[in-house]
Parts: sequence; structure tokens; C-alpha cells
Amino acid sequence: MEILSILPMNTHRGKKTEADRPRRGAPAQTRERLVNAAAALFNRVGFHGTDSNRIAKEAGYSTGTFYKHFHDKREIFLAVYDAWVTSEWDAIAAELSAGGTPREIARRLVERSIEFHTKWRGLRASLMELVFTDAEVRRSYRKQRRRQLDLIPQLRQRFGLPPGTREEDAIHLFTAERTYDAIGQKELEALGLDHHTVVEAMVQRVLAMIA
Amino acid sequence: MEILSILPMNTHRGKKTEADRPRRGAPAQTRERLVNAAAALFNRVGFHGTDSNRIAKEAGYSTGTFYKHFHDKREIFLAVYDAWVTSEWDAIAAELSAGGTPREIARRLVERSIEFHTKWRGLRASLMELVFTDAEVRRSYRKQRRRQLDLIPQLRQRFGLPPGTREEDAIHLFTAERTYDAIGQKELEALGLDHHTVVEAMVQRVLAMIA
Amino acid sequence: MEILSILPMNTHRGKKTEADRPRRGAPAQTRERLVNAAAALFNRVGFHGTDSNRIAKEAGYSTGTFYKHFHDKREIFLAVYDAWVTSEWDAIAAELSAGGTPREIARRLVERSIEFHTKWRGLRASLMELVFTDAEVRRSYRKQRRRQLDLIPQLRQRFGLPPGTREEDAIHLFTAERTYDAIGQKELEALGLDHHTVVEAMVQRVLAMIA
Amino acid sequence: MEILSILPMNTHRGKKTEADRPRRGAPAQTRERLVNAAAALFNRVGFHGTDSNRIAKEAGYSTGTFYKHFHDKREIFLAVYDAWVTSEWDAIAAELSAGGTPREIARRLVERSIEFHTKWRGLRASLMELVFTDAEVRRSYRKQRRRQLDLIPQLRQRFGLPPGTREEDAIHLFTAERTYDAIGQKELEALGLDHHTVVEAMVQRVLAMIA
DNA sequence: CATGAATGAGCCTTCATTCAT
DNA sequence: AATGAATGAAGGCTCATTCAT
Repeated sequence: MEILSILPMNTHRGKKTEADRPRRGAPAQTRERLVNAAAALFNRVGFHGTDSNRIAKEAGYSTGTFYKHFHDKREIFLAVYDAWVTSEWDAIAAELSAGGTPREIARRLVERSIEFHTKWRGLRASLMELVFTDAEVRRSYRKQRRRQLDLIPQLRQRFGLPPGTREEDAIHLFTAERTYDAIGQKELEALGLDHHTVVEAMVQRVLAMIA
Repeated sequence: MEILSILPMNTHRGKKTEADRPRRGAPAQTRERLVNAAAALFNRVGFHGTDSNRIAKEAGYSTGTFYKHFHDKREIFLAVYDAWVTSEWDAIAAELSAGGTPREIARRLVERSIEFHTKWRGLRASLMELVFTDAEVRRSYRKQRRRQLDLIPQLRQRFGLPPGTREEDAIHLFTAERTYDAIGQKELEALGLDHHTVVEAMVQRVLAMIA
Repeated sequence: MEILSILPMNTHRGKKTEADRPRRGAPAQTRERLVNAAAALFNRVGFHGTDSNRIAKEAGYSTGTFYKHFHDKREIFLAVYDAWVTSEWDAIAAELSAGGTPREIARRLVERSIEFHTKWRGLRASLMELVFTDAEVRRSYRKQRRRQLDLIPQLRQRFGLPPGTREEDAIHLFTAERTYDAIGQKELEALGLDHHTVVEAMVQRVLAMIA
Repeated sequence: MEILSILPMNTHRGKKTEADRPRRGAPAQTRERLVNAAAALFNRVGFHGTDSNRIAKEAGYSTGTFYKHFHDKREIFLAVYDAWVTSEWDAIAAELSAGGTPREIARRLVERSIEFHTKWRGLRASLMELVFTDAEVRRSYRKQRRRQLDLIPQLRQRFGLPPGTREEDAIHLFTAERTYDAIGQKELEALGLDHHTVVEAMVQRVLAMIA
């Protein structure tokens, strides 16, 4: 039920049991498996490095099944993006409602984001390229970004803070996105930066939005 | 002589004169033309959307010539990246030495960066993906990032400012890079943000590093 | 009951009522619906352009049902061909027994034939190719041609005419078939020919067989 | 040099000599070989039965070469059709200028046509289907038919005959085309018809146009 | 009898790269 | 140094057919 909640990392050569792969199952389940397999592949080898036949095979299906569920590779990428955004969104919502001091919340939000960007760093890399290349992906990406941007004022209100400018919020999101990507891609080490210091700086920035 | 200084926009249908395409020219000139053509193509249709035969043709050479000068497509991408980084670097250096108040300098630095990110937004999109996909590109990118990071303390020193932390500098670079990309990709409009406000915010951030 | 008597033109987007699609109907009815749907599709997009799954869907059934009634796509093509030949044959017989002067009869025979070749021009185009490609189709086609050829002497006898040669009769059939196809495919216009003149010429030829 | 003059029937598994297959030859020669191979394949297994990779292989080239010379399979079919029409046209012209009594000329014209329709019966079968399916093929086919139709009055003039109607000429062409196809496809035997009688009947019809 | 998810061989096409000239 | 014809692996996608339910 929880798409993307578990990375299908166990798909390699593992003999599938009947429970794992009921050939004639509900379409929704098949679709979900395909999305999971695609997510793993896109994330590992990128959109262009992923062979659509391979997606089906990794999901435990044959070539044709893929095209019964998705019109083309782009379409499943969008589905993957959607699932991923939803799961990140859920995680953020969970952290926000989990309570604690603003500092604790901020720290957990940062940690969660870093986790996501780390886990899905390959997917993100492909995403950024497709945002340029593919109009449909661009649309999805921007829609999502708008949603994020609209959330921030709500957060401020909820935490009883005075409103800020949408422009500063956007810059914050840009900063966060790029920084988390850098962390996920192990860029900090390559640049000789201290992980904790960077994380702490991000926590401060998030804290500024909620306290 | 100035690689990338002029976008090869005149490659469409334009009958090439002998002056344009000396069949047996200096290798360096051939190389430069290939790099220019590649830059334009990568920037327009992305790395994966660029056909290596097309690069040669757009440059006014034949398929084989391309492979005489570059081992593979990746190599010319690196050459393009290099040329581009150099030209950006030169532009930054020029602005820094052009004088004026810190505010003026900051403003010009931001403007120049936005210009670059706008002009080369497609190239940047491909770059970000290749940084993930290709170890060699990653190496180049990180080397460049290190150089940028090393420059900031020098700037502070030059402007007589107290040192800052490398981590905060890195975050500034992440912010700038991502924000300029957003501007270059017309993301601001899509998000309902005011261009001037965002630019001004960036100017302030740059100003903070030099005054 | 009358297969092919009505073109399944109402299959587009039309919500099927229970009467239209009884899930567990008489096999003969199911078969007939499939044949009708197949006829329309073959005629519209040709044999190779027709997706066997689509046939079932257009008929209001599912993929599997198709293969319960027909061994393969070729088999349903033969069934379609059969139904079509039968209906043409019936039409011819009807005209022959409808009475009138020989000229009137001849004219109606020509008109009826043109109608058939026009309505089923796509089917005929596929047929001619399959006659070459597929031995079974060839068999059917030739059997049918033999029947036609055998009919002509009977016609002559009935109209009290002296016998002609089978070879000349065959050439007449070839002429008629190809000419009606040309008319059905709007070739006359393309060639700058007068429709009425051509039709009249064919009427004369038919007349020569019965008067 | 003579395209289609010799059927490439010797392409099966025959070790190619250097003379047969100079890998880096003139494009025109490569193109010709591809057209010849395609003609043979289309003729043997039909347009839909022909795999584009196979065409290249049979011509002695690799997959990609095919697409350097033809945009797609349809395009090479048109090229084949063109070559074939040209060669038939040449043969007809040769017979017309070879001299002899009208009867001798007529006989040779019929024989030559039958040869063509026999040799290329498979190609013709595909052609007739594509004429329905594919607008471009239809255009070519009709253009060719118009040319034929325009030739007949010229023939009459040359042989000093009074003009006939374009409509009757068209019907003659339809008759001839279909009858020769029938002969080429061995339909006469299947219908119990005497070959000579049919041929003689056709000779008479041709004779009527030139004497 | 009917369903429709699943299969998988196979086709068309692209494109990075090689190599004879 | 330059040419450009040729290569061929690989990938996206289709569709006739099967089979578990």
C-alpha cells in the first residue's frame, strides 16, 4: 500500500515467492510494483540509463506488461516522481505533527529531508535534467514547488509568526534543496566541509521559519 | 579566440564561406569550433539529446573529425564545461576589478551570474545530471566548486573583512547557484515571484560577503 | 441475423446497453458481433492495421473471448470474407430475380457491385494482399472466384444465350473486379475520368453476358 | 547499373566476394543494393513480412546503413516501386521500338507485361494494399497510372489510329493489370483456364489499341 | 462462456563510434 | 588533418496470443 516506503533493493536475483509475485493480480498492485522498480532503477542509473524492458523485469513482469500500465517511460517517471513527492510530503507532515520544541521539529525536518535527498539522489539528478528537457516533467515539478511555497505561510501562521515574503521563502527552498542535494551526493566531504556544521546551519534556517 | 564568447547562433542554413570553414585549419581552431557547436547543442537539447555526428556537422566538419579531436562525447562535454567555467570566471574577475562601490560590485556580480545561468541553462541542466551519472564530470564539477569556495576568503581579505566559515560560504554558493538556475529557467514567473525582489535579495547576500 | 448487413458504425463511444452486449449470449451471436467488428476494422485500417484485442473490445467483449471463438486473426478474416461474399452473392441473386429488362438488370448489377466494392474497399485491399501472403486466404478466394465463373454459363442459359468461353468470362470478371475497385477507391476522379461513362461501359459489358 | 534487372536471388548465404561488396563504396551503389535487396524481400514475403534490418543484411550491410539511405521502410518501398515502374516502362518502350507487325508488337507487349507481373507478383500484392493504406504510396501509384493512360493516345497516333475514349483506355488498363496479376499468381490453373487462350485474348485487346 | 492481466518474440529505429579512403 | 560511409549494440514499443480466475 505504501508506495516507495520500502526501496525494492531486494530485487536482485532473489527468487520470487508466490506471495511476492502473483502474476494475475490487481492492476493497482502491478502498477505499484512497476513504479517501485522504476524508482529504484531511475535512482540507480538515471532516466536515460534505465531500459524500459528492465523495469518490467525487475518488477517481476514481462516487457508488455509495462506498456499496459504506462504509455511510455516518461509517464512512469512522472508516476515515480509523484509517489516520491507524496511520500516526502507525508514525512514532512508527520514530523510537523509529531510535536516537540521548534528546534526539535526543525532538526527533524532537516534530517528527514536529508534522508530523502540521500536516498533519492539519483532520481533527483534525473529530475533536474528532465525539468529542462521535458515540458510535462517541468509542469509537475513546478506544481510541486508551488505547493511547497504555499505551505510556508501556513507554517508561520501555525507557529504564530509574522508573515515573510514569498521571495525569501523561495530562496530558502532553493537553498535547502541544493544543500540537501549536495549532502546526499557526498559533496560536503569532497569540499572539505563539516557535515554537522552544515546541518546545523540548515536547522537554523528552518527554525527561522517556524520560530 | 574567445571560446563561448559568441553563441554559434549563425549555424542555421548559413552557407559557409571558405573563411568560415578552412578544411585544413589549425587543430586548435577546429577544436574550438567543435566546442562551440557542442556547447550550443548541449545547451539547446541537452547532453542526451545531442547527436555526436550533429556536433561535427554544425561545426562545419565531418563525423570523423570530431573523433579525431575528442575521444568521446563525454570528453567534449568536459571541454565545453571547462570553456564555460573559464568564461564565467573571467567575467567574475572582470567585474571584481572593474571597481565601484561594494554594492555596485555585488549588483554586477549577480547580474553577470544570472546572465550566465540564463544563457547556459540547458548546459547546466545536463551538467547536474552528469555530475551524478559520470564520475569524470563529477570530478570536474567538484574541482570547480572547490576553486569557488577557495576564492571567497580571498575576497573577504581583499575587501578587508573578517573571515567567515567555509560551511556558510558553501551554503551561499548553493543558494546562489540554485537561485540563478531558477531565474535562468524562468521559474520565478511560474511561481509568482517578483524578479527584482529576488535579485535584490541575492545582491544583499553577495554584499554580505564583500562588505 | 444478417451478418454484415449493417456496418458497426455505432461502436464509437456509444454506451452499450444490456441488449447490446449480453455477457453470456448465444455463441452464434457473439461470433457474429465479433465478425462485424472485425469487418469494420479490417475495412477501415486493413488487416495489418487491426489489433486483435481491439476487435474484441469494439464488439463489446474481452480479449480472451475473441480467442475462444477464433483460432487466430487469420481465421476471423476468413469469416469476414465469407460473410461478405455471401452478402454480395445474395445481393446479386436478388437483383437477378427482381426482374426488369436485361438492361435494367445489368445496370442494377453494376450498381450493386460498385456499392459493395465501395463499402468494402479496405477489406478488399487487405484481401488482395493476403491472397498472396496466406495460402488459406488464397484457397478461399479462388474457391469464390470459381463459383462466380461457374455462374456465368448458368446466366447465359437462363437468358437464352449461346455459351461463351470460360476464358472470356474470367477476363470479364477480372475487368469488373478491378474497375469496381478503382471506382470504390475514388481512382476515377484521380485519373480525370467520367464516372458515368465508365459505369455505362461496365453496364454494356454485363449486358453482353445476359443479352 | 541496371536496377532490378537481375533479381538478387543469389543472396542466400552466399559468401560475398570483395567485388560484390565494397564496404566503403559510392552511396549510389549502396542505395542500389539496398533497393535490390528490398525488392527481393518485399516480393518474397510482402511489405509487412519484411524486416528492415533484414534488408540491410541481405544487401550486405549492417542495420544502420539502411537508415542512412532511407528514412523508413515506406520510403524504400517507394524507391523499389519507382525502380520497378521504370524498368517496366523501359521494357515496354523497347518492345514498341523493336519493330515488327502490330500483332508481333502486341504479342511481345503482353508477354513482357506477364513476365513483369509474374516476377514481381509479391511486390504488386503489397503495392495494392499500400495503395489503400498509405497516402504516399497511393500518390505514386496514381501518378504512374496517369502516365500510362496518357501514353495510349500517343500510341494510337503513332500507329495512325483514330482516337478512343480515356474511359475505355482506363478500363483496358484495369483489365490488363488484373489479368496479368492473375496469370502471375497462377490463378488461371486454379480456375481451370487455358493459358494460351487468355494470353491470346489479351493480345487481341492490345492489338485493338494499336491497329 | 467470459474476463483481462500477462506474455515475449520481434520489429523499427537511433546513435556513439570506427575505419578505409 | 579531414572525410563520410559503415557499423551494430541497444532500446523503445507493439501486438498476437495464452491462461489463471
